[in-house]
Amino acid sequence: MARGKVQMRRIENTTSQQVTFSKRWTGLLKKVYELSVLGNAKVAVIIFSQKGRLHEFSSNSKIRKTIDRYCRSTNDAATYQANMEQYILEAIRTMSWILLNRRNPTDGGSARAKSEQH
Amino acid sequence: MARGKVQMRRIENTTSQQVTFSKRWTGLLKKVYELSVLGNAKVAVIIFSQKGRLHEFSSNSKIRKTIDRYCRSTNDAATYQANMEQYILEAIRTMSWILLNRRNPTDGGSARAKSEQH
DNA sequence: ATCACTATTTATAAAAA
DNA sequence: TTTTTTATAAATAGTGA
Repeated sequence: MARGKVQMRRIENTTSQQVTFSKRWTGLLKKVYELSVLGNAKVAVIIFSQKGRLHEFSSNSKIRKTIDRYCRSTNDAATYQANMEQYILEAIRTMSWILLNRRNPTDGGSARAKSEQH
Repeated sequence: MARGKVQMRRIENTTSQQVTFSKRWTGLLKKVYELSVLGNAKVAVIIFSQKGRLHEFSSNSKIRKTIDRYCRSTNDAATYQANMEQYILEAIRTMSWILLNRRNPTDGGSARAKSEQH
C-alpha cells in the first residue's frame, strides 16, 4: 500500500524483505491485539521468519493455554496423541529395562526417584 | 476506522461485536497471509472467539508443524515438558505396577504388546 | 534493525439492504 | 448472519537518516 501496489509474491531483496516483514509484523500485532480486545477473544499468533526467528503474540499471558486449547479441540489431536505416545513409549521402554534389570523390586530405584521429582 | 475512531475496549453490544469480529478476522487473515507470502515465513494464528468458536489459519497446511516448532523453541517449553512429564509419570507408574506384579519377567506382557502397537 | 515522512492504498465503522 | 456502500481512519511502500 502506499507509493504503489504490492505484488503478492516473495520479496527477493533481503533487506527490503526484512524491512517489510518488520513493519507488517508490527501492524499485525496491533490488529491481533485490537481483535482480542474488541471481540473479547483469546488469540495466539506464531510466526517463524525466513531466518528461523520466532515471533509470537498471545492475548493470554500464556500462549500455551491457547495452543493447548487448540490441540484439544482440533481434529489434528491425532497428531498430538501420536507424538505423546512416542514419548510415553520411550519412557516405558526405559522403565521396563530398569525394572527388568533390578535385583530387588521393592527398593526405590534411581529412575523412580527421578520421575517423581516433577 | 472510518466513520469515527474506535475506542479500544470490549464491544458490549453482542451484534456489533460479532460483526466487528467477523470483519476484523477476515482482515487479519489477509494480513497474515500477505506476511507469510511477502516474508516467506511460516505462520500460525489461533483465535477462540468469545462464543468459544475456533478460528485458525496457517501458512503450512499443517498448523501443528508451526505449533510444534513453537513448542520446541520457546522458553515456555518448561510448561510443555511439565505436561509431558505428567503423562510419562503416569505411564511409568502403570508400567511399574504391571511389571512388579508379573510372575515371569521374560514373557511378553499385554501392556508391552499394547504400547508397541503405535 | 528502527524512526520519520508522506503519498497512496487498504481496512473498516456505520447504516441499510 | 453476510454484503454493499462509502466516508474516514489506518496501514504502509519507498525513501532517507
